[in-house]
Amino acid sequence: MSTVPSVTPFQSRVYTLLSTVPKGRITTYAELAKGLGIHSPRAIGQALKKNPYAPTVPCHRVISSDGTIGGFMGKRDGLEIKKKMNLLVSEGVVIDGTRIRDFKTILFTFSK
DNA sequence: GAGTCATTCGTTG
DNA sequence: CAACGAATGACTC
Repeated sequence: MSTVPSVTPFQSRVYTLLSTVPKGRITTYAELAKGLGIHSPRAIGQALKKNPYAPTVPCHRVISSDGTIGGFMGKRDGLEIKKKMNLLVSEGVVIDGTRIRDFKTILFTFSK
């Protein structure tokens, strides 16, 4: 926190929008991208991947449009996503295996 | 249900 | 200025 990570304008934007997601609720990359006005959900992932404010930025509240936690493309962090889903459950989100249960019900959109 | 393909965006040197 | 990489999305069989 005291440090000054290289936070780009876009990152700040994603973190700010993601910050608008209330606890116990989740959002998808597509929704975040849409809320930012872009057509590339990957851009969100890149910004979240850097996540200089990991605990401050609930990147774990961002899931795939399929309702899956998502995680990374590789397979070297299976434990990481597991930790995220555990945190989501702790927030009141119900997860069924590697998938969110009724994620559509708790899905938070940035619809204006 | 599963696998594959395509596009775009941002970052950094 | 250019190139690379990326936590996806969507489509089709």
